[in-house]
Amino acid sequence: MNLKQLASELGLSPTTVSRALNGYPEVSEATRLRVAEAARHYNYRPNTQAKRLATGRAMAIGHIIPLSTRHEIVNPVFADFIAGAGEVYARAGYDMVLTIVPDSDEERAYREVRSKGNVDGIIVHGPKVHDARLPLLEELGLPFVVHGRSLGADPGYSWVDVNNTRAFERATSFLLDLGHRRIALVNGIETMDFAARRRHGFERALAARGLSADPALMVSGEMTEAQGHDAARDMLDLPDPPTAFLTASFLSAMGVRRALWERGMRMGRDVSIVTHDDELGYLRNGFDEPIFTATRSSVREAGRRCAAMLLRRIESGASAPENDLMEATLVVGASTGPAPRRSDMTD
Amino acid sequence: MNLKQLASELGLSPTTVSRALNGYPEVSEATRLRVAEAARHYNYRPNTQAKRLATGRAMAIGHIIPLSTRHEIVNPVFADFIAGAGEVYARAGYDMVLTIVPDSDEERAYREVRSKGNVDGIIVHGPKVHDARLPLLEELGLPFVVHGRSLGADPGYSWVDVNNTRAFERATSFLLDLGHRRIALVNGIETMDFAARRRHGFERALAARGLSADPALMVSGEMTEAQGHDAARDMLDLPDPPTAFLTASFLSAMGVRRALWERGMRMGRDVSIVTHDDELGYLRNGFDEPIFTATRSSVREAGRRCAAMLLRRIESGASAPENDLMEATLVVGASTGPAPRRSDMTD
DNA sequence: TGCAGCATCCAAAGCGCTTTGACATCGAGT
DNA sequence: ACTCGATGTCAAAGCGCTTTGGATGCTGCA
Repeated sequence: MNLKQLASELGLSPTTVSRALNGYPEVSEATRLRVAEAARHYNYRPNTQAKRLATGRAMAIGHIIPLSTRHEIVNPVFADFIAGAGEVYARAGYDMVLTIVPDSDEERAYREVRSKGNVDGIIVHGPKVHDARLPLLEELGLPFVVHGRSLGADPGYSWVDVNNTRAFERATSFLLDLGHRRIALVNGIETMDFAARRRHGFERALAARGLSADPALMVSGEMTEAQGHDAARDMLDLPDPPTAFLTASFLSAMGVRRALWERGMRMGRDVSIVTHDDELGYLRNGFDEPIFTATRSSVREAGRRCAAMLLRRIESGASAPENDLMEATLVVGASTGPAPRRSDMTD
Repeated sequence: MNLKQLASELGLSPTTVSRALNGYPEVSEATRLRVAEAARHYNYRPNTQAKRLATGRAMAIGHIIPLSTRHEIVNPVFADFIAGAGEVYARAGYDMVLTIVPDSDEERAYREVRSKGNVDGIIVHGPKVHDARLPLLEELGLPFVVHGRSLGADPGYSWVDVNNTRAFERATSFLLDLGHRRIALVNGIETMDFAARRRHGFERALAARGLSADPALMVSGEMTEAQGHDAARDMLDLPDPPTAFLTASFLSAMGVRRALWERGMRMGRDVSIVTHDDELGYLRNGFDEPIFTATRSSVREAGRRCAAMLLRRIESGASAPENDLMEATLVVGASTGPAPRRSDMTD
């Protein structure tokens, strides 16, 4: 059933039917109702392609997911982010089109998306420090919103981000307040903007107390359980081991916990852990009481906000950049406690 | 730059240019080269919407992701699956459009996708036992391939699935061979087809040795770390606790491991664990030696195969269903060992 | 009564592509 | 010399919608 058929069925012109369905004023309320009724009855749905061609609007948002050719890892936060964004698109009648792109030919992918014209805007995932995609997108003139930011990039773009610097600064201060002085940072890959900021926050909090970060207590890498485990295992073997760990993800924190167990140490007493928690559906940080003390920020909510911001910009034609800085909350769980005094260690 | 402009630039008709670019035979090799050259030079890219309208093909595949309203969990295997499918689509020039649908109005979503006509086919995710979507899709006449199967559904559909029954049957036999008799099953939600089959495999292996499953040793639920932990904690408190666990995911297995640690038991000696491993990028089961003995099957590969099968069917117009049953491999890691004899428990 | 003004509706022209059917041109076959 | 089949090209008709620019009939007011 297409528009022409529906129209002839109703004894009306396609023009009128189209207008009735799209809420234009130049159609009487009576016929509008009649049309709506018939549309429902015949289960009429305008053909998307035709609509798109006629209006010039794709009614779709692109998500370009970089797939690192070196790491061979799909970012696990991705699924939750998409779920959040998807909600918003569904309500607004937009489609979500995904493109998985090996980071080797990202530029080609963006240019192609642009010239094929099958999306009205895109969400940029996983921005790096000095990310080359931002100037490219600016040049292409396609509306976009970045999930995250890019240190060193011209700041004239729109983004939604967690205040990573502040989150890790607060987490570090929290540990310092508990008396910890040897604090390890198990970070994400520091070419990624979020990881770089977290490190800044960490170092800033230390500096504020006249301390400086010990390079032996900082690692940067893929945020997996194995990473957390291996890092903790090595660091705990140092002559002057850390009494606390700051990790970038729930999985890393679980890895650190395993390393503690392996040497019979108790989390929260012998060694403290604070992690960042993206509140992923399948990686809940406990229920009543959090397992880990954490800086918490919902990645799904970030997805919603990114999507909403992009749609707003597209529909209003806005050009002035918009920003949304989400503060993480610091929730205290069972993984932190006062730094053990030397004497505690031996009793 | 659109087709008409390009054509006039070349002094040719749109017809000829279109044919040249799409590899039709009725155009001389000379002009074909000339056109290709000009297209490259002007960076011409045919407008997707127009092409779609003209050809009646959307050049896009839909993925409808059910979002359980009760569990509020996005299936974590999803990201890897998508990455695999995305590879295939990219090579074939198809888009991937995602729709996240609360399971409350799935039917509406499928009908809408059908009548909007913005995809040429869809991939069905997370089939349940007696899944109502399959007859619906059959009725709608939209090509589809299921990732998984549906027990009790009319078998005339196409699917790609892991042999879950066989995998869990083998894993159970493996534990039985090691002398284990009290084996626990920490399963996924058993309304999901894959979980139902795994349970069948488990029970079948026991039955083959004249044993039967103890209901107290079987749980079914969301496959999270907490689930594994809580199940193991409770079961190990039973008067006749299990000596081995069979879990449905890497995360569940990690939870079981935590419960072991908490009571000072050693994995692989006091209690054995076998898990299913979907080979997710961010949940690697060790590197040189697997952490857990596991039935292993790549979900990303499944994504590739689903996508390839669907494209093949769409382009060939095939109607006879196609199936692909992937066998999981049983890899032995450090989490399994012979069942402790009673005396072992006390020395 | 005549006419401006409004409320409704419609015909037709796109949107940018593919594809059908026709039309030149030319060399080969008779 | 004439026909015929390739070969290469094009004009024009869609695909299913939106949107512009009228038409038509009716109301209200001078």
